[in-house]
Amino acid sequence: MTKTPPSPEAVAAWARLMRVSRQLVEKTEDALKAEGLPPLGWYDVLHELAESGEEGLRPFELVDRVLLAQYSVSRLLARLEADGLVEKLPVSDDGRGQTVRITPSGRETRRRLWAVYGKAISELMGDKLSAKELEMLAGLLGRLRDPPIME
Amino acid sequence: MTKTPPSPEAVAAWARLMRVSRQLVEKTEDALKAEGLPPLGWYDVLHELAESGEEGLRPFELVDRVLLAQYSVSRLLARLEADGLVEKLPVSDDGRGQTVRITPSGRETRRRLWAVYGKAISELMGDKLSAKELEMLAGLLGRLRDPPIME
DNA sequence: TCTATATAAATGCAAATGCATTGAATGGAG
DNA sequence: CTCCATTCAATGCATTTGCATTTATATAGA
Repeated sequence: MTKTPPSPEAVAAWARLMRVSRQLVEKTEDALKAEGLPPLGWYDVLHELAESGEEGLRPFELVDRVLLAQYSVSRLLARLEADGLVEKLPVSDDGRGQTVRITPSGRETRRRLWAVYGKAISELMGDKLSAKELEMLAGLLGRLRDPPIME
Repeated sequence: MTKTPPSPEAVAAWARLMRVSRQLVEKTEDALKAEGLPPLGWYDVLHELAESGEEGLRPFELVDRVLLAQYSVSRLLARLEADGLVEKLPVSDDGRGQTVRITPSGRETRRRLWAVYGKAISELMGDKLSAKELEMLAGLLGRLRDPPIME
């Protein structure tokens, strides 16, 4: 248990991290909205589902991957389903569960989201730092992760 | 206008940044909740008001500083006022505006928030990286800021 | 001065979120 | 087999957010 107050360096890095991450998200969301596209959260889910292929994923697997609360995923999937971007299939060996699979329309939406999202990443990160610096940044952030990544 | 897709390094750094920043916020919010304290956003506002001293700040000045929407600040201030943590004073030379000042109770709440918040920063940032690394992290993040900081 | 435009702050309404709980099904202990 | 604790997913309700608009005042222009 840490008793001493945080070092000035820690506070400065924290403040930067908080401010920058919010700025980046906000700008990206703005870019998506400007194109009439759904929010960032939709991309994450569609991405995971696209990666998982035809088998799809169980909602609880999605919860682990996208770092959202169970009820958030439940409702997000309901919206995605209402929009025809995913479909829910009963799963044979577990009557409680379902498998969620991305639809062709979902893949198309993901593609369009990526066109904007990827561009935002290029402009907001890729263009600002060199490859070496980006790796260094990722490395430092990895050490803050839970669990930490020691490269 | 960037046409090419983002580099793998940029995507990796972006993903880390998004994930880590959300984890850190979530853990900090959890710690505050566990102590029965209000959310992080309250700290930011109370902090700015504490810094501004007895003169207080106009709501629109707060909007610039805390990176929130105008209506968010308006409502947050209403809650802070309802809790007696700030007070709103009419401002003589502009009938539209008001000046918001932190109350003694607000200073006390800020202090209690900081006890938990500062501890979180120590544990989640300060303890994970050296001072040199923290400075490097802040430096890299500064280049992503808008406007960028070139140290 | 009178009018138009701009700025400060609040608010109505719809949508999203957080929290706790529920319904449904499973799996293990006895 | 029966019962109970556990897991998967959805939902009711209160709070918060986002968006657009409103109210009120201030400032600039004709």
